[in-house]
Amino acid sequence: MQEAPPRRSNRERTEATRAALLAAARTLFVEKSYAETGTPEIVAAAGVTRGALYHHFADKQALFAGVVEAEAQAVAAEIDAATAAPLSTKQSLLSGMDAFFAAMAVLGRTRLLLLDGPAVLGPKTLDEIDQRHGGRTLREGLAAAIEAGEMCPLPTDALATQLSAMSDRAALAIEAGASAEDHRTVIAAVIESLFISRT
Amino acid sequence: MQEAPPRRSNRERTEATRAALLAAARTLFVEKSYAETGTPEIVAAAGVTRGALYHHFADKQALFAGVVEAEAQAVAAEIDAATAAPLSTKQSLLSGMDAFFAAMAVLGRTRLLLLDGPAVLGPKTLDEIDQRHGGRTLREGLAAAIEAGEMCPLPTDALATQLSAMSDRAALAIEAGASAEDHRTVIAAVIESLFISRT
DNA sequence: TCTTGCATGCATGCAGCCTGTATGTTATTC
DNA sequence: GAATAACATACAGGCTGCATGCATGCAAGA
Repeated sequence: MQEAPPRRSNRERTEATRAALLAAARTLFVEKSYAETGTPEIVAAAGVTRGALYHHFADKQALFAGVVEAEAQAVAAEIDAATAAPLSTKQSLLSGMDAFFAAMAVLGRTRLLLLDGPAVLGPKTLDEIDQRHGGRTLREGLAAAIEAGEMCPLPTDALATQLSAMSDRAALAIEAGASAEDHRTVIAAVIESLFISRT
Repeated sequence: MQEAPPRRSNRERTEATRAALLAAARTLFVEKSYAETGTPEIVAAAGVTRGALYHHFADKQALFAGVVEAEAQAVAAEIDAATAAPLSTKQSLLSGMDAFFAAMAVLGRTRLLLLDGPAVLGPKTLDEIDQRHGGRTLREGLAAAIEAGEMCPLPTDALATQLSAMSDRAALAIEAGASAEDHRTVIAAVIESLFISRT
């Protein structure tokens, strides 16, 4: 009984090992952290050797970037799904925020995207990753709302950055045990106050 | 001509080496990063040996914690100075924000306090450090303002956390080249809107 | 279709570096 | 002068990145 050689094509092999490495790395980077996870441990969990790792990724940091990129894409997809329905700008913002909180509640996402991500890859790179996956949506929505006169005229880029910052910190605080409802209330109040009150 | 042995007391020696280590470490942690700075490099810059380092600090992370603590204290002191004058709550918030931006403009503070700090020490530890150095001021001010009926009644802790998050992200964005004025405008608008408008 | 040359995927071993500790030595302090 | 603190040095273990070597898949021509 010899193990039948799987006879996989090169494409299949590459895809399989890359996926195994990304999955194993994600698990370990979350359980411990980027710094405290060694490549020997990762490849052991993935069932490959370090040679395979360094064949597919330039270095440990590139592997981490792959993990972060996938995670950012998943979060963006959940938000897009929640804001796809034709809602008012305000409702869209609130729905997007809730979807963001739900997405960030997945184990490890705060560490990957909000702690280790910025420190390891730099805020610049991480911003680019975010922008690549529908991070534009927020800014464009705000710009449209301001253009339409629904919102106070404020610098769009700064406003988008600040709303994003609030959501990020709320996700961290919630994971640390803070009241999700309280943070939702505060952010909702800020959003509410930015819209021009039609008296 | 022999170098006269300085005949320093133990207290002086300890203080001098600790200061030299903290200063050298700060410089290098800022130029490069925590992860990419090795202890051999630090002790060389400080003019001591690794033995001295591990005598005064439990490990590299403890040394980093010392650097961060000093930096947080310096920032808190600048903010306290700016908000010492008896101002209205709103004016105090705005002055504190400006003082925070000015303090965070010092080279390396964003990296130490906002990037490497949370990743290396954990957000929990960093929060404790912040709270230890007048981080309470903000929350207490907000609570008083709400109590006095000047501000919308919102969860105090969450509100303080969110205002802090906005300031932090603004500091990062400004260092990355964003318009300081735009971010100041946005945060000021949010603060303004939180106060009950006396019509 | 077969085979032959090449590229791709991967395994292994090595060199260099870094961290933390243990042990030894010198300078203070009591 | 004994004990303790401050430091120096040496060592063990581990990790990263690379270079080399091998085997398999692939492509092109006879």
